[in-house]
Amino acid sequence: MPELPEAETIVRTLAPHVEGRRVLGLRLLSPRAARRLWPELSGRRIERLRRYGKRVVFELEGGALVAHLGMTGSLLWRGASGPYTRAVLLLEEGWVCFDDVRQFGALDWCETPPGDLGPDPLEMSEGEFVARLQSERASLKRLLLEQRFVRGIGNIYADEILFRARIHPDARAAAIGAVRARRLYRAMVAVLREAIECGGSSISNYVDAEGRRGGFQRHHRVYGRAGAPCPRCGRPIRKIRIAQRGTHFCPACQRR
DNA sequence: TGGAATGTTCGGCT
DNA sequence: AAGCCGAACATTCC
Repeated sequence: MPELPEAETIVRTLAPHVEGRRVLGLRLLSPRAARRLWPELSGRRIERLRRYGKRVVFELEGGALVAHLGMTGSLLWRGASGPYTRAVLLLEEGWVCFDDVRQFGALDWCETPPGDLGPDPLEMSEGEFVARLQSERASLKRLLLEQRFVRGIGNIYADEILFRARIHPDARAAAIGAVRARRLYRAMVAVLREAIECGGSSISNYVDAEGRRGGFQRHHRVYGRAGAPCPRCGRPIRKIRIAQRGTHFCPACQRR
């Protein structure tokens, strides 16, 4: 569910409600929802809400509350408490529900903002991206999913990016050459920007902080379209498995 | 009913 | 010794 465009959309829709407000406390409704012991949050001001890769970061006075949304996590402004509400962040005015059906997500507390992942794909230059690719021998699909290589891309957008770049998902990173490496960079930026414009992709659970679904699933060219005609050449989209993830591509447009 | 699902992590193997 | 694979986590849906 939440890859970079979804996390970005959550931040944009939640930030106006929470930035500048003070925290009253955190109610944990599921023990799995918290990754460690917490300091007292009460009275701390939310200075800024931002995205770090796929994660949503509440920058508080004295530390950061990091939301890992896993596969099905959402952050809902003034959300109604339901069976999948795992935690509630209470503010002076209003609250944020952390809902997560599968419980692969969690909240984390960091004294210093997180900085352990690779560069953000929308902040990285084309030159930096091409240079980083050259030292990697893994497949491009695996590499795009690797958060220490670039932060924020998941299974949907990896497939959509590779289709747009017309590169086979199993191609080896270091072997694709400068022309295709630049095409891959431009496809990555274009797909992510368009997905943000559309408010992300809603496959099943994803909604923004106001509970609204995204629209980019209507623009998916390969993801979830196995057997359907390729929008570029009309031949059927194929689904294979790379790095233990379903991988959708057009065998005609994305040759080895 | 089995398998797959937007993700991450860990142990074991090569 | 890095890098890859499979399993595990929890739940729903087809």
